[in-house]
Amino acid sequence: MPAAFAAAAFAPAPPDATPFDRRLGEILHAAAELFAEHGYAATSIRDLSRRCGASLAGLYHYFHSKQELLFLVQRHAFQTVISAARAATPPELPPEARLRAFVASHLETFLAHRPWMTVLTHEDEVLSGDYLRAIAALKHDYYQLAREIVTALPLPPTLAPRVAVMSLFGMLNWIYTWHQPKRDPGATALAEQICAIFLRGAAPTARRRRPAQS
Amino acid sequence: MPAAFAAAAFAPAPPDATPFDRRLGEILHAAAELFAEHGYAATSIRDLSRRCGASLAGLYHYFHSKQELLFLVQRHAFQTVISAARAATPPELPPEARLRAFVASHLETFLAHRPWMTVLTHEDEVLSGDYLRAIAALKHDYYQLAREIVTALPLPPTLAPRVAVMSLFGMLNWIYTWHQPKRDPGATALAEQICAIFLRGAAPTARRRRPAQS
DNA sequence: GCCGTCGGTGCGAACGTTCGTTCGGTTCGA
DNA sequence: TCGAACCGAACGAACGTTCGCACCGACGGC
Repeated sequence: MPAAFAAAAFAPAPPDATPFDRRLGEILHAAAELFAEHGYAATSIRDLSRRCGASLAGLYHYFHSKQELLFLVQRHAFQTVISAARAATPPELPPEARLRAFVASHLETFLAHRPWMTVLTHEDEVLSGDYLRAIAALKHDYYQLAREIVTALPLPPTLAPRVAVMSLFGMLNWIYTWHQPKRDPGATALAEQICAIFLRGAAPTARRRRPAQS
Repeated sequence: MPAAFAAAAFAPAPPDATPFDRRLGEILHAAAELFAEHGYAATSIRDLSRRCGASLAGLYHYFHSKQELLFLVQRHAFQTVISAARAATPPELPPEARLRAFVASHLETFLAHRPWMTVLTHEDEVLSGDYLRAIAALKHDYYQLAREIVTALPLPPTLAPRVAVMSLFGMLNWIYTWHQPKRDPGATALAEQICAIFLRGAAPTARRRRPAQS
């Protein structure tokens, strides 16, 4: 019976992985790349079999269906993001430092595992049933962490916390559509600039000008 | 020979439209809804024929191919966004007011024509060839307008203008993934909050603290 | 030490369905 | 009577998935 538990997938693969898990990791990696390039619906299992040098039927020893394949990719991606974020943002950090750590962690993960994170961001809500519920729960976890961090900041009373969190996620999750490694800043510099915008704004009130009547 | 020039599509349809253009508008409207709901690749022409009560073959009197259908939807959507933004942001406005007008225009258009704008945002880069080039040119126009407006602001020297513009677009373009009309603020209030974040930040330096030495 | 078989792995070929698109023809107002 | 609008039926291709079988290293009985 095929896998319900994915193990390795990123980079070098742990040495204690079984051959099955190692091969599954390769397949998920190729699937993440294809889904990121052409989208889930426009990628066929035949494309995947070509990309990983396996036969069509052979692939089905590693997953039950195309939907499960997407689920495994998204679950692994979410688990990576969430565990990195949790490790980077201990609750005892001061609010602003915690926000900066969260943003830095998010960006490092996203830029380091771009195809996976593109699938996570772009193929939202295409799963259904239990798969959808499981991914939605992970998404909720991540959102709750961000909300906890953002609401610890001294938000202006006119700013709805939900709008603040979603705007932050907007800046972060939009990056996969425009970031070019050779042209744009790396994760660290990008995190600083985005935190600067989110915390202080892109045009902080001018040095000594009057409050500029409204 | 079918249309290369779409005319009406939104709301009530201009009274001077030909029956052809009026019907094409209905079809594009239905297509925008379906593409927004299930994605371009997962929507079939048969779905569309069901939704607009036409036969499969009959639809092809209004477009040449599924790709052209997506192109017509995206072009119309982009033209709507761009012309609204241009009208709302005359160059003689002061920089901050111009930015506020741009954001307000963007949000009003996006929330008023949500399925169209979802297709614009989500189905990026799925076209190819001349269709892709034409849409990319419109996107470039819109980006240039935003960049012109943002760079007129007194940006901190450590903030790359490209990052600032893309972060603004991130906040704006992410909204289609989370905004619920019954729960979240409308276009005007949302525009104010997002401008507040983008201009002054979500945690502006406290009221009377010293300028916080650097 | 050898043999038999057994499960994990993999494949070629095919299943039935759905896809985008086209063909040939009908209807009908101008 | 002509052309725009429309449709039923079909085309070939591609889809996700399954069937039946081959290969092969592991392992227990003799």
